[in-house]
Amino acid sequence: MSDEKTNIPKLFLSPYSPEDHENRIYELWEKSGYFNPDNLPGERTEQFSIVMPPPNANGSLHAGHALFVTVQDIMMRFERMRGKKAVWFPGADHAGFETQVVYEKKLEKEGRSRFQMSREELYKEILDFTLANKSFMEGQIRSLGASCDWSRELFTLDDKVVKIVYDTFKQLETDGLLYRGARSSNWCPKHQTSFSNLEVEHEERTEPFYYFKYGPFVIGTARPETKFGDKYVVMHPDDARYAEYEHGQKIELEWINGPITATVIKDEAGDPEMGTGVMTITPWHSGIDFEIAKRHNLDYEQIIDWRGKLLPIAEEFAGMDIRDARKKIVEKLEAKGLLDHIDEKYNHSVPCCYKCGREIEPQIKEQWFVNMKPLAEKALSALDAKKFEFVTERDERVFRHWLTNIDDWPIARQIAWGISIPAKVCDDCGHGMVDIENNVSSCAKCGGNVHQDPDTFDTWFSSGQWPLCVTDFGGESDDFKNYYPTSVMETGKDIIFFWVARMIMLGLYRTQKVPFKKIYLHGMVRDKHGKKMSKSKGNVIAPSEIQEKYGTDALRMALMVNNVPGTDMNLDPDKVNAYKKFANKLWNITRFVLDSTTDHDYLNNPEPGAVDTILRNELEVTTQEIDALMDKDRFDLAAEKIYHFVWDKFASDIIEDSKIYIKSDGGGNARQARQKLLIECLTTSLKLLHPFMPFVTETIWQELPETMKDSELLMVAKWPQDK
RNA sequence: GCGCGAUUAGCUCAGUGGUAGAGCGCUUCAUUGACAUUGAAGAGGCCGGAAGUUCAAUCCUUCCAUCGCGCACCA
Repeated sequence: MSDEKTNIPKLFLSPYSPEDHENRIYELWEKSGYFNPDNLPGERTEQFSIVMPPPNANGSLHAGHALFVTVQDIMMRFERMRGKKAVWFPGADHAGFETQVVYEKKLEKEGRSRFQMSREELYKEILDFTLANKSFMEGQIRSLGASCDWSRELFTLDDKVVKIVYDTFKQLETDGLLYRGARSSNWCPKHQTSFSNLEVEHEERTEPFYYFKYGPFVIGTARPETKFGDKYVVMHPDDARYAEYEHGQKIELEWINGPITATVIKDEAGDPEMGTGVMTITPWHSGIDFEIAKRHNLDYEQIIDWRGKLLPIAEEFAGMDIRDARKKIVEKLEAKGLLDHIDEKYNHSVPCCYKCGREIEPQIKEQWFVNMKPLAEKALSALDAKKFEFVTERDERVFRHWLTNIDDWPIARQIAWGISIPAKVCDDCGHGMVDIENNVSSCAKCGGNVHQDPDTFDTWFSSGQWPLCVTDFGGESDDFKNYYPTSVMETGKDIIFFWVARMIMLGLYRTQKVPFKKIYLHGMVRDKHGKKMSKSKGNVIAPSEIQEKYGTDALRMALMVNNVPGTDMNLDPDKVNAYKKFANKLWNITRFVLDSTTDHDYLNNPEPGAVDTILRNELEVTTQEIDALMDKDRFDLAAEKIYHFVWDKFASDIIEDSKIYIKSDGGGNARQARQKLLIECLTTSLKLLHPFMPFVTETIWQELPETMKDSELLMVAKWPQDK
């Protein structure tokens, strides 16, 4: 036998070392052209398409990226081997606000600030930064083994994207679904931009709740610093305690900075159960107050400026940061004898910026809004009609709930980095006009001068049209016709509203078709104790480091096994190590099989013995079970099953049982039959494993003799079930 | 406030209407044997609590407890 070892490729004589093979194998795949469905071999009638969630081009890949690349690549490789015309559209996201924040932090470190730069300078610098990150990230996606079609790659600022986004913007206006209006918006005093409700996080807090004497009433508030302009006192029309007061009644009273005239407003929004049942309102700085003011056509005035400082209406407090002002205002009211009492244990939730945690200051702002109700209703009908489905069914209810209670969408952000809004705004009356051609020179309403809208689109507004963009909707290629709607949308469940819901609504709106048939949502990747990864905790696991240490295949397996669709998963380096060992196991199995078949006797078409037949049946049963699990998107269970088959059945039983046959010098049918079985087990295992562990399986495949293979590349070999 | 999920081995988690599974960890033994990135054997669980349905419940139903998450304009 030692002589025959010379026939085994030398690389099998030492343990599998991923770093020696991964790059060259990826190049081999890429050079083959098979990432592009147009080049795939054989007759392929059925299409399979996935749109890759374009990673934010502002840093390196994190574990979540590694997970989605793995899941989607498994789907792609499985379907490609199954004979489908499979395409995976890669991309990169400029990620508007997110990237601008990353860049601002970089500026801060350099002692600079975006508020000292011109808009153009800032944009240019962020563009350079983003493009550099983009190519770096693409390298990382490659290193994870992603079999996506790079020839179809798209960036969210490409002309093609901007055109589609502008067309949608225009069409929304034409259809009356777009409007510009003064509404209460979620304003972050630090980031100087407004947000949609989704970008606001609510933080539970226990804070003092103050009761003040307001003329004959006692009013309650958690935010005394907003109260300077309060001149309306609101109560429920049916509240018997205040029946003596009439709607519209004027009352003279002493307030923070002197006597004022207050007006009684009876409105259903006054909750008799809450506090004293009486409140004063600050329409400029509260959404609910703004609604009341609108209903009764009341005045409203700004109290707090855009940076969170009190305006001159606050008189002696003017210019003070509201975070410092509250206590002082309460002191003054107390000194004036207007403080009734304080409830120190008031529990409420405070809206905060999802990025910096600073309290959101509601501000009235002229904004572009999309009227979402009509779009949401269509999405819900499509779901009712089963035009698309969720793999993780429990997310369907969450999805329905959000769409049923959807708010209008403010799509403008006050930042430089993004697709600029093609619109003019009147200097005089604030009227906004969509102006794609850039030829509006005066206000259509009042004839006044106009200026370019300085805002950019919410990045999700363009991302929401991503499936249209990558499939070249309205373009010259056949991709839209061939691949839209796409087969699966696979992404994180944390962006079900931000992205998935918007893609469905905007895709339906533009094309009358939901952009994907099936939605597979994965959970978050956490550290080994189930804790959220964060820089401050120092528990961040960088995929690239794991890849270096254990190999990409091991990382992919660790991310898949036990990862139930839709639930969070923990990533433990020890678990990755287990699959590194597994890759090596496969390596040594191959060494044994090649060592046992160097004489090529198996080519004589031997008659299988009774045991051979039993073992082959087990292989076939396993193959069918795995195929069924893959078909049901249970890649976690499929991965576990093939792992156990290879280790516990193939290596532990079949190989052990085969040694006696292989060693028998007599040769003969029994030995040849067993050789054939070993080869079958090996090639089938490689195929079944390939979607999960593409590198090691392809590396091995490349070393197998031609007589064992049905294809040059394992990547396009026939899936075993397809025999 | 509304909704969702979880509770199974020391740790992190799968799974099933009929003597409980994985990875890691632990114990003991083995080593010129495809593989020490190994092999064999083993310890370790009244499958959160209570009630119900059933011949049978870790699994289905209800309630409770604890933890986690999502949504939400309550002054």
